[in-house]
Amino acid sequence: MEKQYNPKLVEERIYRFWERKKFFSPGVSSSKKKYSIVIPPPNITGSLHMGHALNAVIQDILIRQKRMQGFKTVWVPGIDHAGIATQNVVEKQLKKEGKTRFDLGRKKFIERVWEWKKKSGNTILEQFKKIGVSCDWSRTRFTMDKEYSKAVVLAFSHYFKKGWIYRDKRVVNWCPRCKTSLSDLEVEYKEEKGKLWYIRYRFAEDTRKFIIVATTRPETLLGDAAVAVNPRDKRYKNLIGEKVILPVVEREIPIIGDHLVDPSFGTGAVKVTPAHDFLDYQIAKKHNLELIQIIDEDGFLNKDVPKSYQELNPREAREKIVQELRESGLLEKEEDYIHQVPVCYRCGSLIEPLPSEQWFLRMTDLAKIALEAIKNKKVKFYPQRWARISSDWLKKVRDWCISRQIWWGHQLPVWQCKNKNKFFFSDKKPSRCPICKKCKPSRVEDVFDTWFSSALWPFVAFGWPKRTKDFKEFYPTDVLSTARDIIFLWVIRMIFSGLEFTKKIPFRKVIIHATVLTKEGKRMSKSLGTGIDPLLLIEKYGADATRFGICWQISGLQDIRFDETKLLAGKKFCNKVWNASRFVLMNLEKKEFSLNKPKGRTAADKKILKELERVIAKVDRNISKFEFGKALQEIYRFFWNKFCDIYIEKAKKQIKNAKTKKEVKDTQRILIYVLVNSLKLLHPFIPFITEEIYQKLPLKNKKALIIEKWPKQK
RNA sequence: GGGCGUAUAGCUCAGAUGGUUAGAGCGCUGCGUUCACAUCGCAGAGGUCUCAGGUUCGAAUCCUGAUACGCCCACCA
Repeated sequence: MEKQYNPKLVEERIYRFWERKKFFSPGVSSSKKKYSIVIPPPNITGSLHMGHALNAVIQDILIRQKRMQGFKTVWVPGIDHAGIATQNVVEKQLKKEGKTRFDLGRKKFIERVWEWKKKSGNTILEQFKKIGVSCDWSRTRFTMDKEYSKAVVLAFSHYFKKGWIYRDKRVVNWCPRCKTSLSDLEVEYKEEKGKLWYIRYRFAEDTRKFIIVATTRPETLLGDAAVAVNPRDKRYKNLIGEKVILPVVEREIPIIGDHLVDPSFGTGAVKVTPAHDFLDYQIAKKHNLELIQIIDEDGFLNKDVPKSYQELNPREAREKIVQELRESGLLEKEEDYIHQVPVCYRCGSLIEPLPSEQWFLRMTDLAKIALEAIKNKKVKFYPQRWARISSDWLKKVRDWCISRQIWWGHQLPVWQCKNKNKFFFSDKKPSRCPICKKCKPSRVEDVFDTWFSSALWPFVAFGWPKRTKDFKEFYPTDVLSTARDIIFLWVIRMIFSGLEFTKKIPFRKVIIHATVLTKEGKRMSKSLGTGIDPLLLIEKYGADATRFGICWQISGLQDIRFDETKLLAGKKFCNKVWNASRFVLMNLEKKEFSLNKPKGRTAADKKILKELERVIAKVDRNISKFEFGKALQEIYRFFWNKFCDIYIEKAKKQIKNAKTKKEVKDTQRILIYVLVNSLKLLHPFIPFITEEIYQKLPLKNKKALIIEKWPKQK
């Protein structure tokens, strides 16, 4: 053995050894006890970041421990097609060639995405291997592969038949860059310094009088349908029913009363732009106001505004309109105002709320069953508080807009009769229209929200809708580990999808792990340049040390301010383990040892054996509570302080002063026994080095540490 | 506007059910290399546990309030 541990000489070889021997397959156990996990499928466009690394380590620790405990384990990996994200990547490539997706057309564009997928789609999975995850790669799934797509269609048809799918024209979040609608959860808010403009709307009857409204978006005034006040507002109550003149366009609009108006904001009177604001849309519906769309899907003002405003973007229109108001004396005042502007979570462009025909999934019943499962603890959250937060969200959830106007994804299996303008479901191209029996129906162009397919992941990953052997054996899964930012987007939707389609919860426990922040407490993000690439860390410290360092920092609910010195500690620890093993090896004669528990002759022997018992118990307890940092720290302390510092030093003397050969052998037996058991406890945390050492030890019936028996407490 | 989380050594964090000198890693200081490991060993310095009240024989730990930082949700235009 070398004097120093060198991960570069070990990791790749050991990983290949595990793969070759198929140790990641459930086949290594014939037990009836099952343990399964599905990986949160990373985006196909992604590359490994700290969040992935942390999550991978958590799941790998669990799977490895259960595997050693004799469970029939499987950890299913996969990748998500990530509709918008992927489409954006390929569109950017096209842009370099001076083309847009529309130049290629839908069919060619999708081919192009598949090409891209073929080339770089598996990068992230290869990166996962570098940290040593023991996924069963033979079961890798992709959310767009053939079988998966069938499952998506089936899921949709199920909802469709239940009457939970409907089409509606609503104001939706629209990204003019991606040219698609987004769900509420896909919108992010960015703080922006803006202005609050106070605008005079003159009365039709007496143009010397006016009512003042405050707005942050004066340009939308071109689409105003009313001015609204709170009917309980004494200042304005008696004005309800009056008519005012919309500035610039000189159109007459009514003053209406609605409780949704907050009298304490601005002047208490608001302009109502039904087509470009969610609240206004609601008000307009109640009052039967006209929907005047002034901004188009490409984000520019359309033909329904005065000529001089046509084809401006909203920002330009805003400046122009403020200028015009100022000149005509209709601008009362302007104030600085900091507000949250909505942006697309994929491309960062400003979201433009606008009316659009979209497909929705009714949430009423689905929310109910999910709520029930959480309430009855069929699904348990760790930390617990996420259960309540999830329930609160479900109680208020709105119907899910499941259609997107992009091309990359599962196209809706819905067709339109041209004659009767009706829609129907069909899983293949209909030869004849079932409605009018005449026309050639055309397929709806929209694709599903990516999360619609991800919501089916835990059971489709095992073969659903087919009742495969895997599905019967491994579903429901035991644990789902993920980040908190996709609880609503993904976790909850898996819960109700699982219940709806399989009548079972998809996982018994949900681990919401800490978020990895920079040392300064900032979010790690690629765009801010604050991320740390785990692959570089692996390069620098080795995979085990990286896992050690990450794991050491996981505890309780605390977010992690990433501390690289912990990886250094991990590297040192690996070296310590290496050298302690080297010492033990050097002191053994060339014979085979059994792993039966020795009795121990001296007080030191007995003490270390007892301490080992104790640490086994602690590690078991902490892993079962998902307290991975604590578990690791317990072994660390035992191994370094108790075993190396105290026992090995004692053992040197015991060997030196031994009176008989048996006494020497007794000490050797303790050394190797404690060492092997330590390696077992350490294996889920630092798998490579422990396997490498194990392979060097002279043991009877030796196979591989990864499938060795987990130490049992007495 | 509502909700949640965190505040302990220079840095990153542990400190169930309140109880003797508050711990770890990294860093720092001193000494030590034929004896597994200098990626090491031994010894050591370093904390009014954010602040203010309260409960208690006793509080880092429980209660109330304040402050700071961070996160989530929301139709304040």
